[in-house]
Order: sequence, then C-alpha cells, then structure tokens
Amino acid sequence: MKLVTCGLPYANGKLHIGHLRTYIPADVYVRYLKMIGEKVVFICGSDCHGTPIVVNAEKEGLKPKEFIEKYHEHFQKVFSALDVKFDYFGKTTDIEHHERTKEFVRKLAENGYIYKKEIELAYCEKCDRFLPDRYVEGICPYCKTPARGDECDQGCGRHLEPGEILEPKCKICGNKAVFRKQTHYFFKLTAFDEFLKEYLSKLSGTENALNYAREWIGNLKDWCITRNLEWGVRFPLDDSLVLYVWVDAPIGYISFTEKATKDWKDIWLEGKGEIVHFIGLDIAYHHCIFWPAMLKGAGYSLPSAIVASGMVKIEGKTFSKSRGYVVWVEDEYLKAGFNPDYLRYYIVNYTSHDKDLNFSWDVFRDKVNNEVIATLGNFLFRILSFAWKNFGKVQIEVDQEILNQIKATKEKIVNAIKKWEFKIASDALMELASFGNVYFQNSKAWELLKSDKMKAMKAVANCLQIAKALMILSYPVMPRSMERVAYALGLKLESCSLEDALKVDKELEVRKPELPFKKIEEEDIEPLKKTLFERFSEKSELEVTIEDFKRLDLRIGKVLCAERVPKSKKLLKLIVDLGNEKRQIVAGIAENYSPEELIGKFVVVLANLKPAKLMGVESKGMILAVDVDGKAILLTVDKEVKPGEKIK
RNA sequence: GCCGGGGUAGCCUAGCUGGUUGGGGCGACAGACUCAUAAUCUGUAGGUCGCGGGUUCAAAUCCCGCCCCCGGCACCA
Repeated sequence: MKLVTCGLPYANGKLHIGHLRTYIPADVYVRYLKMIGEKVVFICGSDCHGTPIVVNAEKEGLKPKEFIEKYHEHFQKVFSALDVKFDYFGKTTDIEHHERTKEFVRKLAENGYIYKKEIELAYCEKCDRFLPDRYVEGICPYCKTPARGDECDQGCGRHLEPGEILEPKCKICGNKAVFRKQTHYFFKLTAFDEFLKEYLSKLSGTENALNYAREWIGNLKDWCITRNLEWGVRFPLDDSLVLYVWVDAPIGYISFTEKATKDWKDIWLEGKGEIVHFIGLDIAYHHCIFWPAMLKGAGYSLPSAIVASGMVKIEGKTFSKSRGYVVWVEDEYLKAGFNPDYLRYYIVNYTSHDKDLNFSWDVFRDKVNNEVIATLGNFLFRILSFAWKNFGKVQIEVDQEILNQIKATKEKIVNAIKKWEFKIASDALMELASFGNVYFQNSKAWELLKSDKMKAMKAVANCLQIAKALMILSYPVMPRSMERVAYALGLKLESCSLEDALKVDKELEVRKPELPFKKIEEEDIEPLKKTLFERFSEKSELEVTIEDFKRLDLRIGKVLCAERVPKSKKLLKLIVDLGNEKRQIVAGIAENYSPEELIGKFVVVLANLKPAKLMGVESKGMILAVDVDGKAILLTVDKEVKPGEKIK
C-alpha cells in the first residue's frame, strides 16, 4: 500500500500555477500507479492555522473560521476542475485532526523530546496580547541598530532570541511593548542529528530536496513549538498555548489518512506502507528535517520519498505574487475556458520535475496546438473518423510490430513514472502518436480503399489498436479528453489498466468520433498576455503631497573614496562629499560598479535617512539608483554642480 | 563568500558510470499527400557541446583553473 500526499495549500490565498507544479504531477503519478494495479491512497487538505490567517481574516472583518472556509472551498473547486482527484481532501481545523495532533505531541512529550523553558516575550498592553516575533520592532542589543523581534535584520544579522531585543514596540499599534515572562515549549530537534544524517542518506526522492536538507545536518537548533494565539491546535500540556502551525500541518497527513482509509495504521504505525510526499522546494526543510524527526520522536512510520518540484517562472521571470508574475488558476486559466488537460500536459511535459518550469502563454499555445492537438489529437481523430466512415465495424488483427511498439511505450512510461520522470512518460505518448501517424501515412489506407479493401481494414485495425493504447496510456495525464474520445470505441477508461493497451479485441465497433480537442487561437490567449503585461508594469504608488516630498533631504554628493566592504559581495563603502560634511554611506551596488569608477562621480543622496549598520559598517544616508532587473544604475546629474546642492 | 542546480544549433532540451557520423522537439526552408482541427509525412539548412589547460589511442562526458546564469543563506538604506 502506498500513501501519496501533496503539501497542504495554505488557506490564505487562491491557487496559482505555481501550486499546480506539485498537485498535477502527483495526481498523474497516482493515476498511473492505480492503473498498474498498485493500491494507493492519495490525500491532501487545507492548512488552516497560523498567524497570517488570523491577521488577514481580521483585515477582511472575518472570523478565521469563515476566512479559511472560503479558501478551503476554493481549493476543492479548483482541484476538481483540474481533475486532481484526492481520495480525501481535509482541513486542519477538523476535530479529528486536532485530536491526532494532540496525541502525537503527547507522545513526543512522553518520549522526552519536549521541554519547557521560560522566555521573555514582548507583550503589548494596549492590544493586550503577546506579540509574535515578527510583530515586534526594537533595537538590537549587540549593534544598536533597529531590528525585528527574531533577528537583527538591518545591523549585525544576529539571530535574536525572544526577549533579547531592546526597546520593543508593537508593530500593529505602535505602542511600547513590555516584556513578560512566559513558559514556552521546545522540541529537542538537536537530539535527532545523527538519526537524520542516517535517514537522509537512505531517503529516496528528488535530488534537489535531499541536497538541500543535507546542508542543515550538524547545524540544527531546538525548535520552539508553541505560540500565543487563540487560533490553532491547543497545546496538550498547556491549554493557554497553541501549537506552531508547522507542527500541526504535517500531522494532517496522518489525520487525513485516517479519514481516507481504514488501513491507516498499517501505513503510519506498522510501517507496512510506503509514504511519498510531493512538495514544493520551499518546504523541503520542513519535510526533510522537522517532519522525520517528529515522526521518529513520536514513534510513527517515516516517509520513504520526498519528491520536490522545481520552481515556476512566469514568462521567463521568477515567480512573484507581489510583482505580478503570477497566473491565477481560477480567475485566469479556468475562466478563459481552457481544457484542464492542456495545463496538465504542459506542467508534466515542459521539463524534468525538479527543474525550473517556465509558464508562457505563447509556449502554452504552441505546445498544445503542435503536440497535444496536431500529433496526438489528430491521430486519434483521423483514424477514428476514417474507420467510422468506411467500416463501422472493424475486424481486429494486430501485427506483432505494432504490439511491440505499444509495449515498449508502456514500459517506458511505467519506468519513468516510478522515477518521477513525468516528461519522459508524456514524451513517450507523443512518440507513439507520431509512430501512428507515420504508420497510417505509409499505409495509404485511403488509396487501398479503392483497390484492396481488406488490406485497408488491416491497416485501420493496427491503427485502432494504437489509438486505443494511446487513450489508455494518456488517460492519467489527460483524463477528461481521453474519456471523451474513448466513447468512439465504447471504452470505459476508468476501469482500464495499462495492460489493456495490449489487449486485442476481435472486433471493434467505431462510433462517430468527436473532435477531442479545440485549438488555441491567438485571440484566446491575447487578453491573458495583456493582463500579465499590465500587471508587470508597475503602477505608481499612492499619491504624496509636496510636504511629504519636502521631508526628504535629497542632495547631490560627490564620491571621494570608494572601497569594498570586506567579505561582502554587494556592498561598497563610500565617502561622499555633501558640501559641508563628508558622509560615509554604504551602498549595495558592488555588483555593477567598481570602486575606481565611482570616484569623482556625482550621485543623488538621501541625506536624512536614519543611519544603519550593514555588515557592521555604519551607513548614514542612501545613494539613489534605478533597479533594472536587479541591477543598480546610479542616478547622476546632467551638468557639474556643487556638492551638497539640494534637490527640489 | 558559502551551498545547490545549470551553461549543448534562433528557442526548449536528451546524452554526461568516456568510444561508431552529438539525438529529439519548436521555429525556418523545400517537397509529398489529402483520411484528418492547413492537420500529416519526407527531406534540407543550422552546433568551436561556456572558456582555458590536463589525463587518454579516444572527452559534451573524467580532472584542474576561470567566466556567466538561476535558487537558497549571509549584506542589497
């Protein structure tokens, strides 16, 4: 028995194409396994806890429960529209999940892997609550620069333990926070160092995830697993606390399995199954480090493979919601009315599962029109309609050569799927379709029709066998379309196994076929390209008043000296002449400017910026530059001016 | 800087435990065909396999050095 899971989508936003990079291949994987007769359980669910959900729900004036429900429904709707078919799709707010999580954590405690420690936490008296790290701002006790609650992000870069920060302020209301002592609980991750080293050396899956995880061995820290929140799974050892979301989320894999199958104990407790996690690379740490340690500590079975998908790019740009490099599944793809199979094929076929996938509407159109439609769809339709028009009923005799070809394709697919090589598997489909096209072309069946009808029928029989095999073998990738074409042969794909691709019927009755696919026209994708393009081009921010502008002390400076900040790649330490003073400013431009070429240059300086330390070097001001694809280009003046001149 | 992944024809990509003329797809061009959603089939053009060394009878493939790109961390005021 095999359990396949997908990383739980966080119920804080809609699904985009980046998400699908994990869910679609997992679904394809499961469908193939089921068709080769393996017993598989496929589960997933919404991840519903954590601070961001509470904060965002508040913003929308909703209760967290209402908020997550909205996205939970969205996920189910979209997955179903894409034929991603889980055996069970749960949510972490379910009572059974809470119970399982508590039981799990109690086990960890019984086994001695949880300890308590009193720490001082920032507390906002005005908001009347403890502040999670990222809602605290203050001063770094080491270098005295402004810092966040958990790290000195602007100064020395040190990780700050809760309570270390000086002059804490509540980021939400801006009031001064105070420190209050509170007991929190830690998971003894450091106890699993040796275990993880050993475990990771045997763990199967994609190299990208495993490499990433191996880096962390020997560098583990104990992990604070409780939070001050109302929303979440109550910590069983102390009711006033809630478990950190990354503790309860993966336990969802267990609690959802319980819902999906009576045999869940075989998988999670008896070690009688195989557990395969499909994830995005961004959560490799949690799945390769935290999760196995938790399972080991609580006495559950360990995953046998972690399959991490590569990144998704949009039109060649690194995926980024905030910058608009995103394609929304429901509002864009589905709304445009595209067949879900096109996207399934694209994602599975673009490149290897662990490499970067570029989503581009032009490539999408080309791949669909040239491969899915012109090669596969055309073969199926031409042979089905030829058979229907000229024969109706066809006596089937299949040459060994054809069967060998189908068998080779089938084996290629099965081998590839077991290694998570979805591209190789889907390429094999196109190769078989192409083989069919060549075979039919060479047979010249349309000429034989006039001279030797029996011979024509033999050619058609061979092609029908190929067509049937294609429908069966392509079904996991393109279930909806294959189901539709299979009607012409009276084939019920849902109950087929891959082996049936080789089964030869005595006679096939061909019904009138429908076009399996609709071509993508330029006007179908044109508005979507436009939407993307409009989102790319940055819209100007909020309006400011002239007073706002006047608060900025912008001046012309002349660079007197420039040198690299030691050990730094991006930073240059500049001494800039501002007329009445010489300022030391650190600028992140070393990748595009050498120190020498800067000397004597006129630059625009924001002179009244709050000083900060970067890599321990003090910076009093900021040099203005344009950011072109991550490269800094300095602003300068058109004619020589006196250093220190104010910019108005 | 460290870690990981890459650099193969205009574009995408296979090969990378060394060995017959470096495969495939898109695009381009020419021809064939008409059963098919102007689909299909055949053929042609196009490559210093990032750069420089080395090992070898033989290197895209192994070794050393360097350059560039992507991702993560450290520092992008």
